[in-house]
Amino acid sequence: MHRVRLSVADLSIPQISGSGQCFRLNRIAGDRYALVAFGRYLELEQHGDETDFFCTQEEYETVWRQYFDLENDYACYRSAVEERDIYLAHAVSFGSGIRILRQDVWETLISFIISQQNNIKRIKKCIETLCERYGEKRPVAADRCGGFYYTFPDAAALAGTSEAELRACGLGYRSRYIVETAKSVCSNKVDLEAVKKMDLRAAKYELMKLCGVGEKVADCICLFGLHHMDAFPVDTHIRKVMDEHYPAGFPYERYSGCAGVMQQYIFYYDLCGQTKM
DNA sequence: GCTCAGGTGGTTC
DNA sequence: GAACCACCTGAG
Repeated sequence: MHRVRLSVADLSIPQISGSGQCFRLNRIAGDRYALVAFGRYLELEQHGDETDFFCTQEEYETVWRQYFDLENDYACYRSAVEERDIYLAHAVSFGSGIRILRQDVWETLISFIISQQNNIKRIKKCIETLCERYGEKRPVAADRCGGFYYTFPDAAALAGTSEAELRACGLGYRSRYIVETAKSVCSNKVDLEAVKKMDLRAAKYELMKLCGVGEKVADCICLFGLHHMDAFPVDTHIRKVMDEHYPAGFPYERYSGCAGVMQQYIFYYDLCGQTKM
């Protein structure tokens, strides 16, 4: 079995998995994780600072290196943290293996519509069901564990469903948002290829034309699907931290170019860090 | 039973 | 504009 072994201190699959930016990266056993992205299936293992990618060198270089944003130097982002900001320093130290994934825009869009008023466990289950029913079934290479995986359904597949069908997937009131959004994307009423070329402000405004996409979801799509590193999604966790630790406002200007990375460190720390300050 | 989970859309003033 | 409130669903 092909394997690419990396020794990168600031890459941690468990942390990325726990940071909730990707709902299709899951622990399958012990240190072993499985991911489905861009129609491909990948298994990974984390042992301390070492990460094993179970794929060929070529696949790693053409697909996964970009996906995990390994060309970017995150130590640089972390060193930008102001020393006196004890809370952020702790958050960054706690989640130092987090990276902002370069995910597919369409998948990010639907995933974060589903995420509203929802918990991570159920979000994952909803997406899994959606993929099983409307995605494409593909075999996992025989030299790995075998079995099957499902790709994320494209816009046409979801535009062809109905609100009732999606409700049967357990999506609740979000079903209408998804059908309407799929139709808007399918008909190019909102052109995702064009959105990819826009700057943060324009992309966010364009995405908010879609049904079920408000400011928070639009920011998530900009950060996780368009890699606009200044996007700063404010949800209930971040709102709480802002009130507690940044009553005078978060210093966005200081973190220009990486505010979104700081958001992820804070989010993960608030969600998974034991020592709440 | 009730609240909560990574909000948004619609109505009302 | 800001302040409500309804909205699916399953876990604790």
